[in-house]
Amino acid sequence: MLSPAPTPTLQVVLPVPLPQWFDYAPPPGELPHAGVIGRRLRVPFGSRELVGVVAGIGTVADGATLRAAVAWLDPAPLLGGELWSSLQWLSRYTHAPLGEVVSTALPAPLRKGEPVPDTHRWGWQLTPAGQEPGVKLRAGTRPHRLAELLGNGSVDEDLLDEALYDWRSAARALAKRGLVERVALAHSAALPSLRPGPCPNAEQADAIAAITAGKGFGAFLLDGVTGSGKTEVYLQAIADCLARGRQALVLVPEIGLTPQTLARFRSRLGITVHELHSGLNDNERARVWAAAARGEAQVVVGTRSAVFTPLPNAGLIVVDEEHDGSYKQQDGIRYHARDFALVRAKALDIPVVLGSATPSLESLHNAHAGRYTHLRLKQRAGEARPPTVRVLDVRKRPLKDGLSPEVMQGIEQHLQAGHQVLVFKNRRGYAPVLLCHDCGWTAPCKRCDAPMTVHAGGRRLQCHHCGARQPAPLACPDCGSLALQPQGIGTERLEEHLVEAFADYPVIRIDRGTTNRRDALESQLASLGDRAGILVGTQILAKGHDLPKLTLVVVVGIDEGLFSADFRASEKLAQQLIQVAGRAGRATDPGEVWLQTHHPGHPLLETLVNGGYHAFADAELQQREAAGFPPFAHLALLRAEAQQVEHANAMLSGVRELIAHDSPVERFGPMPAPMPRRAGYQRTQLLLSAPSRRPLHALLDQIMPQVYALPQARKVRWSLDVDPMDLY
DNA sequence: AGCACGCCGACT
DNA sequence: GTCGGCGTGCTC
Repeated sequence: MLSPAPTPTLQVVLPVPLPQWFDYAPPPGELPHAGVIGRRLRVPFGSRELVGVVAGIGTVADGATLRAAVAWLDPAPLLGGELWSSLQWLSRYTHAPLGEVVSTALPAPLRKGEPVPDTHRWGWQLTPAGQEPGVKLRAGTRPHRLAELLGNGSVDEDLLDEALYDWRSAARALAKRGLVERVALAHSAALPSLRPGPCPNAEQADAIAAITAGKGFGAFLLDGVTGSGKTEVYLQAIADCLARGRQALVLVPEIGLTPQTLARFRSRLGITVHELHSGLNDNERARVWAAAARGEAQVVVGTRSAVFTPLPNAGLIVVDEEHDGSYKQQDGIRYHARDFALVRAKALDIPVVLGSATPSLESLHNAHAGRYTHLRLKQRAGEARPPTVRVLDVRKRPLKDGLSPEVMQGIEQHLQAGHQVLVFKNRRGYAPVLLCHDCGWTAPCKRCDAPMTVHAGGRRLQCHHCGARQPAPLACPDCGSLALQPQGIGTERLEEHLVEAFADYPVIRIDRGTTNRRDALESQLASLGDRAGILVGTQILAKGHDLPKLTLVVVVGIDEGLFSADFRASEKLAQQLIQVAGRAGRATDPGEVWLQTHHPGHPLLETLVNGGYHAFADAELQQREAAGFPPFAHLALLRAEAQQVEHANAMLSGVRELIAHDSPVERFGPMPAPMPRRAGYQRTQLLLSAPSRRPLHALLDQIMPQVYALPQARKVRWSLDVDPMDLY
């Protein structure tokens, strides 16, 4: 018998939560060859059509049953080289299907099958009519200045942004008169016109030398106190990278990408700095992606997802504020951008710099173990000196809306001296609970196991977990009493109190409630300017902007954070305290930090205040080791949620049964999540823990295919989180 | 994840 | 008599 000739097939990964590829016959009229790997194509999938990526070539004995791909979308591979292999690594590490990893890595238009966009830049130039000597524009007006700027030929829009405020309306007006026009500019490999920065101090110089001296891969933990000039180190390392003709990628936390920082990068590096952040629309993101893929974008600065930027000519990766929680994606593919940056740098054989004033315990541990080169910057650059810290014991002190008389006095003194004060409280809203003074009832969220937060001065209730809103009840639903009182302190309540107490000074509240739009923070801070005044807010205030007039930081009510069950709570609290303290006294005026607490003797506070962040970190690392928590253990958390708990538990029990009884991986659960009900869903979890990565991943490799196939999985929403940040 | 197929309640 | 509820099964 003749067996049928083997048919070549395309192994295609698709954006579906299935841990496999799908085999297709090539589109009509083409035979597959190795050059198709990484190309996108459109394929039939059930009754619909999807965009997939070829991950391999295979053969199948009987070609009759294969469906054929519809058409190629790329003439050449969209994904290849280091990015492609790193994405495959990420898929293996997170145990997420490659198709889903690819789809989170690609900008939306490319994911949907759009062609790779053009990346030429736009500029403006004078039309022949505009060059006529007779053209009269009133001197000093914006149109006149614009025409002047364009006098020597076309100018890039980015440069116009920097040179002339609101040039666009001027350009529109002139275009209407036929004097100027928009033109596509050819890409020129613009040589950076580096502008020299301040002379680095000895510590900075050593750090720069270490980063730029190395050949190939090297991981550097740039561990520098606030104001020690980490950015200057980044800039010089990037400048060195550009001088070698290579690309640099800079990752920043979600709220860390300030126009101030960007302007500093642009002016120092003298080239276009491409930014990637949540404020960009899909097409703009795709353009930056394409510009990087073509090697045109020389510096890309972006938040978490920028870690997927293709870098065909990479020279350096910087992860600023590497401890920041926003680098970990909390839904979908749960990747950690900092960790993935490390993997990419290794694969690209380039240096990676992790910078922070408060490094994560993981990174410190890696530095201690010699896996990272530890670069310390212990001195504040320039004239700035470290703030003095004072712990205020408020036990038995009369508090008014959470503020002690001493604090009020202190605020007044700093205001009278013409300075600014920051009041930090990590709780937005008016008060965290609404309490019935007669029977003890507290307003709960109907869909979550959490109290509702009081907002709008006590008139509204809001759930910070599911977003539910309702008017506050007038009487207690349980006992009918009218004695309902907001209990506890939030930023709104502090604001109200401070506005009343310091009526002559501006009080500006900044938290996620007031600062949703991009640049809102910017304009709010601008409205304060250099005037004496008060900023009230949550941790959104802890970083970014330089506030030279700020001399007093008051931290109110950190006590909740001292006793949290989450194993990372202490670390987060210590980082927050240090970060917010770093806001004080960045210029010549000395800064003060006051911590108002009912637990002045708490070991965390004592260690932090007396020994600083590193003393805290050493102590905390010892505790983590004793308790068997990361970085001394490696965790994976399976979460399941369903309308009925039984379904969630059945799923996780099913997973647990897949694990051999003598497995070296410890399992805890299924057990209820710390918040067992959220947005109407019952949530349970199964925690896996092992002293090293290898057995944990070996186990996951073995069970995950079966987990996907578990019949109980159908009734629940489930996810796997490798290296979870919180056990929530 | 979608989407179709498939068997049971209130409606033109 | 049908429109449509969402249970379960499948996608090369």
